[in-house]
Amino acid sequence: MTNSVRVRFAPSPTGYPHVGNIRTALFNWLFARHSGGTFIVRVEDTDVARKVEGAVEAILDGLRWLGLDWDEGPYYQSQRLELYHEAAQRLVSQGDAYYCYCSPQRLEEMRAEQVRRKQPPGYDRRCRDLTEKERAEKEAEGITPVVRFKTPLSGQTRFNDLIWGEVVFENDTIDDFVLLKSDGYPTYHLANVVDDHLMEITHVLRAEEWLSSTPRHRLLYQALGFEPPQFAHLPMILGADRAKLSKRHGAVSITEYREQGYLPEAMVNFLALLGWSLDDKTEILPQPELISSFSLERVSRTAAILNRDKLNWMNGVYIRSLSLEDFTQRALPFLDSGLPAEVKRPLSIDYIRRIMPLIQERARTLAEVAELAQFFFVDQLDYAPGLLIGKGMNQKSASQALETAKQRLEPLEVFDAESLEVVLRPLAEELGLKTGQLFGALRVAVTGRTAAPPLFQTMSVLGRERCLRRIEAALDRLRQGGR
RNA sequence: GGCGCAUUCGUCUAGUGGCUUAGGACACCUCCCUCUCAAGGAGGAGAUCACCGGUUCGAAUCCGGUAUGCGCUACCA
Repeated sequence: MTNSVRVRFAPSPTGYPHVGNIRTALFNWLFARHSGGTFIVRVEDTDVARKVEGAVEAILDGLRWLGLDWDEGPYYQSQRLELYHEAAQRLVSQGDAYYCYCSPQRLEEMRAEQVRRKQPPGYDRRCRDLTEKERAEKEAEGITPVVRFKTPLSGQTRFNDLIWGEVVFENDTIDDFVLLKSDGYPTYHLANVVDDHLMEITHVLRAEEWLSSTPRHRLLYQALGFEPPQFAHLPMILGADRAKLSKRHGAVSITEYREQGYLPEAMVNFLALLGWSLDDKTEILPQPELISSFSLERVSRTAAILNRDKLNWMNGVYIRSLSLEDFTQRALPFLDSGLPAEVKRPLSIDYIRRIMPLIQERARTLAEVAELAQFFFVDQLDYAPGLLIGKGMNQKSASQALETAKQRLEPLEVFDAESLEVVLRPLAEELGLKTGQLFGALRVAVTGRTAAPPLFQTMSVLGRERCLRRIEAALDRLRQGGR
C-alpha cells in the first residue's frame, strides 16, 4: 500500500507535555489507527537553549500511559543535522536561500524601530542581495551567518486545510525567515519540512498556532521540489480565562492528571471530545469506538476550554465501569500514598478488597479513594461531637440510642450487613426514632462523618470489635460534650 | 501595527437554507428512590445562535461590514 496514511507527533522537549500537545498526539494517533496507517514520534530538539532535561521521557511516558503506541521513532532531529544542512545548502545554491550576516543586536534594533513606527516587524532583507565581494568581507570578519529563505516578493500562497478550508496568504507579508541558525541547528520550519518529506508524512495534524506558518512551509516544499502533505490544523485548548494554557491554569501537564487519579481511558475519551464529536449525543466513547468513528471532518474549528467538572464526571463513569479487581489494583498505589502515615504498612489487600466495593461507586478520581476510605484505616476518628446529635435529637436521646445499639450489637455472632439490619432497623422504632436519626448517629460514631457508604455494609467491613469501640468512644464524647 | 482564523446555553458541543418553539452532555435547581453520600430515574432553569445590514417565500446556517477573542509576526517551537 503506497498511499497509506503516515502521521507524526512532533513535540519539542522544551517543557512538560501539556494537554494541548497530548490532544494533538491523540488525534494523530486516532487518525492513524482509524485508517490503518503509521504513527510516528519525532522529537524536535533543535532549540538547544530551551531544552529541558527529562522532557522527552515525560512526553513519552504520557503517550505510553494513554496507550498511544507509536510505530516508528522516536526520531531525534538533533541526530539528523546533516540532512538539514544539505537541504539548506541546496536552497542556497539554487538561489532560494542566502547567508545573512546581520547581528542579533542589529535585528533587535531594526525590529524596535519598526514597532515604534507601527510598521510590520520583519527582516529588512539587507543581506538578500549581497555581492560575492561583500560576502567575502563579512566572512573575513569571522561572522558565522544564518541561512535565510528568499521569500517571493509577490504572489500568493494558498493551500486547502482539511479543517479550515482554503487559506490564502500574500507572499509579501512573509519575511525572509531563518532556515539554519548560526549554531548549526535548523529552525522548526526547515527541519519540519525536510523530515516530513523524508519520513513520507501524508497528513500534518498540528495545533492551530501553526496555521500562519504553513505558507512558509508550502513555499519550502515548493523550492525543495517536495510534494507537500495535507494539512489539518487542530483547534487549541485554552484555560478557563480563554488564554493559552499555562501553569497558572492548574493542571496542564498530562502527568498531573495521572497523579490526581484520572484514568487514562477517561482522559483519552475526554480529550477526544475536545475539538471533535461523533454526533449530538454520544459522550462515552471507549478507545475502540473512538478509533472506528474518528474522522477529520468532524473536528471543530473553535478553541475549547477544558471543563474539569465534566472530566471528573467522565472519570467517575470509567471508574464505575472497571471490574472490582481492576479498580482495586489501580486504587492501591493511591491508598498507599494517600492514607495517613500512622496507618500501618503494608496495607492488607484482603481488607482493602472488602472496602473497595463501597468506594468504587463513589470515587470520581483514584486520588479520592484514600480520603473516602480513610475511616476504615485510622484508629482515632476526629469529628465534632455535635454531629452525633441529629435533627430532632438531643444529647440524651443520642446517648440512649448509641448505648442501646451497643448492647444489641455486643451479642451478635454474625456481623454481616443483613444481620445488622435485622437488629438495628426495628431498634429505631423501639426507641421512637426515625431510622435516619438512629442510623445517622451510628454512622457518625462509626465513621466520623455524616456522608459515608451504606451503614450496615460499612459496619460489617469494620467488624464488631471496632464498631463497638467506636460507639463507646462516641458515648464518651457525648458525655464530655455535656459537661 | 500587519496577516490569518474564529464567534450556538457558564463549559464541551449537535446543527451545512424549511425536520428547530435551536438538540445532547457536564455543572446548577426540584422531585422520586433512600439510613447519609454516591449512583439511578423524572422534571426545571439556562442560548434574542457576538452585533448590524443584505440575499431569500424562509437564515444559526449564504454574503458584506463591525466588535471581540485567539494565533502568527524570534537565529522558540
